[in-house]
Amino acid sequence: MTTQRRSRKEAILQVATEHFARHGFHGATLSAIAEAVGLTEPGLLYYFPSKVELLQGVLDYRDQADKSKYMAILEQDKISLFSALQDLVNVNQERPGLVQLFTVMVGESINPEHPSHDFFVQRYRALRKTMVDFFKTAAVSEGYRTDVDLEQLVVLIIAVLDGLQIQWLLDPGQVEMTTGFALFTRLVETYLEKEPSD
Amino acid sequence: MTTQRRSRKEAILQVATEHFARHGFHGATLSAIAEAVGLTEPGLLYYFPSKVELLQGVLDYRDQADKSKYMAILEQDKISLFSALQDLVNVNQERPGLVQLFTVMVGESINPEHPSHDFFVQRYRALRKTMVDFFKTAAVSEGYRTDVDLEQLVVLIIAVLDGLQIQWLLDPGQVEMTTGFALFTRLVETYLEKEPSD
DNA sequence: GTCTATACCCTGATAGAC
DNA sequence: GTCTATCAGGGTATAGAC
Repeated sequence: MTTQRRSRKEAILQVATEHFARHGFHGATLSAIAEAVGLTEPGLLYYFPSKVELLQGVLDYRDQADKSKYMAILEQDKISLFSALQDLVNVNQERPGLVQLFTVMVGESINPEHPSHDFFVQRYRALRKTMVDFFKTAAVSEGYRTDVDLEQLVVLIIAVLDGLQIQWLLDPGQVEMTTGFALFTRLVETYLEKEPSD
Repeated sequence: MTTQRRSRKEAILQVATEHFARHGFHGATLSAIAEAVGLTEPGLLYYFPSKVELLQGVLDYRDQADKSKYMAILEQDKISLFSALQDLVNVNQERPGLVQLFTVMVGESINPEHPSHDFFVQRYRALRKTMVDFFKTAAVSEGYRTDVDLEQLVVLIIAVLDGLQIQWLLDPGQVEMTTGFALFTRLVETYLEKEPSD
């Protein structure tokens, strides 16, 4: 029964991920999630005592998967700065559900009173810090120009990832993430290879 | 009374803009909007017969303001490609309410069943087309390299704008839009000035 | 663990008086 | 034009049986 309980909770998290990704927090309903997982609503609330705690469960659960993927990329020893960037997009393209969860939820979360507002503020701060640290060492070891504001560059990279995801999710037939990001990578590369002039 | 009716409708649209921008479509409520505008809920529904039609009213109303701003920038005769880009951000920074409305709503609208899904799909398609046309002439007249996929460049520019808005709205104390976009502008400029080599 | 039953509130929307 | 009254429905959450 103990092993059963764990898989039940994970099944709930998986289904809830899809529902929050499609409808956002306010649009999703506990009854629909419960039904999709083969439970009644009070049955669902046995595992997560409230809707907010279910959302937090989903976010934490998915954040783990996301983080470990990012870390795996950034922590490779001999990876170049630009293959790391490209890997980032490839990873995202593999997991459209996860990407959509975060893209949909972050919009709603701009409201400071939203239950996941703080989660996303912290998430972005941590992500920027991780990436700045990575680029700091990579840029030096690869001999790029050193007069670049890495903090701004990282903000920009994340912006490109998020922005491409929006257009791609909204209109998958018209927008492709990898191509757009490849162009961006080239822009960055060209710029970083230039000698610090002015 | 006819003049009164028009200002009433505009007052409703203004208040509704704020509420949809803060809470999204599902999070906002008609009663809260009605109260904020000094009306009861049925009073509000006299002007907009349903919540969906109110949202469409808000979106159309705000889209006008937005479009005319963009057009004013793109249609200046002698403007350079890069001052046009920078103007885009400056305009956005002036109207945080409008920016937040579209940023919050586009997240929710990724769901194809969302009442404003089609609106945003069309909006982005039209925006990309407008910008591609603009860049086509500007790039030639300014003598930049011609081997660039303008469609991809435009996707990228919009992505940067959207992505910067997310980080800025989420954490205004930590992220500044203009600085990040200035860096992006430099990246693009450096790239476009390079001779078509490979 | 999972259910039935239910409380309770809030939602969008309509009917009809004024 | 704007209101009161009201409806049907759905939302989260709890109590308590099994």
